[in-house]
Amino acid sequence: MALFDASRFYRESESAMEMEKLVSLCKRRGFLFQSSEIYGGLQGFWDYGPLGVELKRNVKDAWWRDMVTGHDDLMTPPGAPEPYEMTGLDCTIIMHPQVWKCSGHYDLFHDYMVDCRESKRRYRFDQVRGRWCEYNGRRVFVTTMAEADTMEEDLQRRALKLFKLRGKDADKLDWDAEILDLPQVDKLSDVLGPDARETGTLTEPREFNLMFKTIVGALGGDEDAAFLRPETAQGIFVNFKNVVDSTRVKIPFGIAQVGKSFRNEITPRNFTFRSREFEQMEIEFFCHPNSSQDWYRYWRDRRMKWYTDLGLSGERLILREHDPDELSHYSTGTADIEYAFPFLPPGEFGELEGIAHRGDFDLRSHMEGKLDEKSNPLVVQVGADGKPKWRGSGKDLTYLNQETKERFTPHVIEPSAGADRATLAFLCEAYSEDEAPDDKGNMQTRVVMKFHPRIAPIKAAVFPLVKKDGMPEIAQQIYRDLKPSFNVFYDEKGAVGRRYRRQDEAGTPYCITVDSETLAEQTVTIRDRDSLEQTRVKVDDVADEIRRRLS
RNA sequence: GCGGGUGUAGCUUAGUGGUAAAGCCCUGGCCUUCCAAGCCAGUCAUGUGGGUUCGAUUCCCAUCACCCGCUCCA
Repeated sequence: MALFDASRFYRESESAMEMEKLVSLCKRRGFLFQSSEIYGGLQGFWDYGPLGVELKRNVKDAWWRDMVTGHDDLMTPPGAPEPYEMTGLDCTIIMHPQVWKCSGHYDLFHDYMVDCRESKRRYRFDQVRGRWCEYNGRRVFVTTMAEADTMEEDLQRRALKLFKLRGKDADKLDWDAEILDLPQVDKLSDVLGPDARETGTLTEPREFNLMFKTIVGALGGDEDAAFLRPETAQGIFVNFKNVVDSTRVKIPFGIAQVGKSFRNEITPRNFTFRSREFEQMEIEFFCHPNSSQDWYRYWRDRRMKWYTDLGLSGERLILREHDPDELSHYSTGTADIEYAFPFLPPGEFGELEGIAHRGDFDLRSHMEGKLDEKSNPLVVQVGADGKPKWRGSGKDLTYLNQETKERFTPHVIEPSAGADRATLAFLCEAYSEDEAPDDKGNMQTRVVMKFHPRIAPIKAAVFPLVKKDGMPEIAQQIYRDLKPSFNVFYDEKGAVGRRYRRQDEAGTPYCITVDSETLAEQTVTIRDRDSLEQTRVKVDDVADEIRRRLS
């Protein structure tokens, strides 16, 4: 089954070809498979194969080690305002439904959509706005998706067209003053869709539930509905008090979590880039409001460096700071770390991680009730009855600085990374082809996955040059010596050149080969994946040498 | 969800209303002293479900998946 059939002009493009080859290699070598493939697959779900699981685990382990367990609580890292502590959590996928109401996901992820039968476009029900317009006894609700500054112009133009009038007849149109949202209109048959030429082309609004819904309890009905988490972050916010009370951490500190999240994406596409089940690596960093700007900048740069340190090139990786008008007003900064995936058109980038300054929005929402994102200063969002739309926990999630006796609601910096997206970026970055001579000296194309050694699924392969003269026995002993410390692989089948090539495709950085000199001098060769160079080291020093090169 | 395209072995491709072909890969063996060599043998496929037909991989319908363009993207 063709996993990636780049068609039309995209077939010409080098990057699409590269993507096609990468997808093929991922399946052939066992990095990634379609979920439930023998039943035809399931859209938006992917399985990691034997090599893929090692790769992804290495990515997650590197993140956890670099952000949490390896973090030095006592020092001030470069760029940081002061020392800080890091700790971790592992929360459940299913949480109290109120969590998602206060986080805003419930409202945001329960979109009602209308389709236009004529233009085949789809709109969010609550985002379509317009005005009633009357001409010649006919009353029509004209809608537009245009921005506020061009809205009037667009409405008038489209109304004139509908009524077959010229521009000079504009004053014959009788407009209602009020701008209404589509949900405020009773009859959709009177509505002129934003891209339609006739009225009545919009379908009734249909619910699109972007959170996976499930039932808690065997006999559960709708009142027992629960949701699979669409992000891991909320588990951290609702455990903020638990962590503070149980660990003696002091602000500033961060809580990290790695885990699965689920979003019922309308259009999963681009290999694993947009999956319905995916894994996140998130940090919620809690700090004093006064220093939050400095911490935001620190985390933005720190996270960018993490990717480059693991081998993503500066050319394909960008840090994109959001424009002020893209931000919620309570956020004083958001940056995306983006990668130029080969499946994207030239010049476009896909998000690997977002670093957001979230202010006190999340903690306050879980205390007081869901805040209104549009309010300034932030106030609890109220329903039609004047009561909070979604009640908060009522628990005190503020923080008391014991020394200064200052009590405040911490501000939050949120570096939120996609583990699958990072893994995919590392796969794309690693894929390369070069030329290497075969045993006859003819140049052959060599496919090699140039993973950073830290994330390479297999760290080293051990080969006897030939299957005789006691070489396999020596090689097996080296394999056994290394295996407790590293994921190493033993292979004695076929020509050694073929074994090297297989490891190149798996991205194994080093191959250790036992040859006749091993028998005489107790030395082996270590072959470098990228340079093809071989260096000779003593058998007893192999483990140290591999360890040195991997660190 | 809409429109278009594509589904034959792990991969790349043939082909047919009547036994589905090849190369590479893979597995085993022989041979091999450093980069996909050679020889022998072997495993493995018409996405799924219907319909038409004596017979469907081929024709028709539906469905699923992937790709492209819309749409969506907290």
